[in-house]
Amino acid sequence: MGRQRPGTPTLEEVAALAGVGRGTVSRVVNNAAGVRDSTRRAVRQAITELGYVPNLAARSLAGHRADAVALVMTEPDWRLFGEPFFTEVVHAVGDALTDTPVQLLLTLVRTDTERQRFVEYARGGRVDGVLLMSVHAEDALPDMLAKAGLPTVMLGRRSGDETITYVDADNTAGARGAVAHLLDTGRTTIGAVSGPLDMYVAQCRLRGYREALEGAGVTPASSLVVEGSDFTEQSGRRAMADLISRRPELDAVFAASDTLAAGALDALRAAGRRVPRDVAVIGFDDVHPARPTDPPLTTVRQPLGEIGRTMVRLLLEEMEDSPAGRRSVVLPTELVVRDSA
Amino acid sequence: MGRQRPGTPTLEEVAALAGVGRGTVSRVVNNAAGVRDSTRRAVRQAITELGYVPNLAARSLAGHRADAVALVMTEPDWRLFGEPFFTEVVHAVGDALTDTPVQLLLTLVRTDTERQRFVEYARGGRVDGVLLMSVHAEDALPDMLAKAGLPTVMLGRRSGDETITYVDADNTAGARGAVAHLLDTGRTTIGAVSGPLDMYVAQCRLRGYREALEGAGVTPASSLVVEGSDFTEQSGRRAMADLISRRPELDAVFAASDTLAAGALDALRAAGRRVPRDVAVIGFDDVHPARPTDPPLTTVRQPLGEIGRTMVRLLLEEMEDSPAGRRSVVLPTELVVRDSA
DNA sequence: TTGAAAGCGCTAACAC
DNA sequence: GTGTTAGCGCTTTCAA
Repeated sequence: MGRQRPGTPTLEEVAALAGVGRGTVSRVVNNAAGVRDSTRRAVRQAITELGYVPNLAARSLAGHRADAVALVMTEPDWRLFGEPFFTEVVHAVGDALTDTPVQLLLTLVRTDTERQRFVEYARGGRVDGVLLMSVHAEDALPDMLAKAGLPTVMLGRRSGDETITYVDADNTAGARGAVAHLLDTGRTTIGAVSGPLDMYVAQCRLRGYREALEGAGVTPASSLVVEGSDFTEQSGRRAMADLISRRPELDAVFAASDTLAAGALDALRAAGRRVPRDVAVIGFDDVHPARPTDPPLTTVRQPLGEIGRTMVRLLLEEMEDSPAGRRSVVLPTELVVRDSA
Repeated sequence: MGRQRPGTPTLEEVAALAGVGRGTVSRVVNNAAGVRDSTRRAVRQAITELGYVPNLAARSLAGHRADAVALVMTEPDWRLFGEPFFTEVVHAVGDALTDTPVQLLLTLVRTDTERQRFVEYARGGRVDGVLLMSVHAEDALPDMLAKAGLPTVMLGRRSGDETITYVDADNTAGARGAVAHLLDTGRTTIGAVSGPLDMYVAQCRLRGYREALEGAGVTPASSLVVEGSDFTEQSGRRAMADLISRRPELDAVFAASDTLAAGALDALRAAGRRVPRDVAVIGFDDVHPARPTDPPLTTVRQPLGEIGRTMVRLLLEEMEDSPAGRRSVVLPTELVVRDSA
């Protein structure tokens, strides 16, 4: 068992050495106002002399806060942990917390054992709030935390009527803009490689595709839409192969993720199509910065940095406020034109 | 501020409901022996009924331990955080901790502010021990932790007489084996693309190179060794270009990292050499699984999983034991032959 | 086997 | 301004 070495100086000892009361030392340590400057100096001196460091367990117990928040990655496939998507968010969250006294704790939750342990950790008061990344629709963790009354902010939504505070990209508008761009550049027969429609993000992106077509007076043909079974490149290849055989005349494709787009690209080439000349491809840029593709694709980019910062802002608000109304945020995406599609 | 919602049940309330004393509830919660089965059941019942979760701050304060360890990434270049090298270690550490009641906390330390905050967090008793990844020689963190008496285990060494417990790969032997392999396969003029020699890992790898040559009765020529200014591909390209111009007759190269090897490969090709036919290349496999190179290179692989598990073992030992003698570990590497070099 | 009680080191409310 | 004091909720003797 580790913990503070025995012999670690306490507030009391500092007070004794400085010749003041414990309350005063506490005020100095916490930079509270109402302490004479000379006293403050004397206390600081004693602190330095003794090498005093506050016992955080005692502080938590008495102060009812942990000064820490957890950023949880609930991902059975831990390899995704290394994706630029997540590192970018982690970075932004770290930055947003840098000027606060709040310690950021990253946590991996892969199994039910780990889920249980983390919930006890959080409910036990070791963190004041929780940020959730990569939440799957069927994950029990978000509701466990909500039920425990812990301030929680999610990256993305699980459904249209998400009950937990979230920060999401405007997937619908992003997809709509992408398809509108394709229409603007003269493409007429635009296919869609959708993600699995049991995921809300896939629903939104497909909706955006449809809305853009309808906005242009085109009725979206179901023969132009293929649903991938997941977001992998392989799904993209299969879906695209399917799409070409069904509608060989298509001249553009909207893919619901960068991985699906990469797969679609493979399939198009295998079918002898040139991209973007014969067929233009636009995909979402989920793991910004995007994996290099050749040719570079026009993408819909999520503002990951801002997403991370916003998550922190909402979390801090929830931590301070009384249970005010949830105010989730949906951030705009950006169309990054990289080809002459 | 968050923390346990007001109204969270306490040990005392559980005791009252179960009609027992607080001590008994504590014993049940901690699975301590010496409680009659019927009592235990009654207490469990009350715990469930109330939804009781122990307050971890109180437990820490009274029990002098946190039941948590930190895995710290001290890396100003946070992008490295996503490298397979680190995700592999994180994964192994997580696995090794899964059967313990210890919560793993990943922490990013990028700036001095964050360094200070983390030290206060750790010294404040929020973790029982610390695992350090990616330590730079001049980083103050390891010594700060050691001075505070916190059980600490490092991945790698900062120098030959490392004072902190560490787990390292046997870089010298790995390099020696790699070069011996080149000699065995008939190569005679073997160059070395070294890493920056102010880093201990680079020293070890170069020493292994020299030892292998000496073992074969060859005196290592200094004209065959080039020191990269860092471990980047660009350094590899420069160093290799230098090497070719100096010793155009070389037929093999030992690179001190996979990135240097990738750069060396570029330079060799640029010079019109075929790899591995004209020139065989062996590099260390630092970011296993290695980035795909074409052609696949023979590499020296570090046992990252075992490194992570060993770090946890040593840390748990240091946490339990009295300050017994440090017993660091150096693990063997594996030569992975992928070409016919 | 179990209950009672003494802290763990701090914050915050209240006196002076 | 500053000292004093009452807990925060738990673990851990020590008796019973």
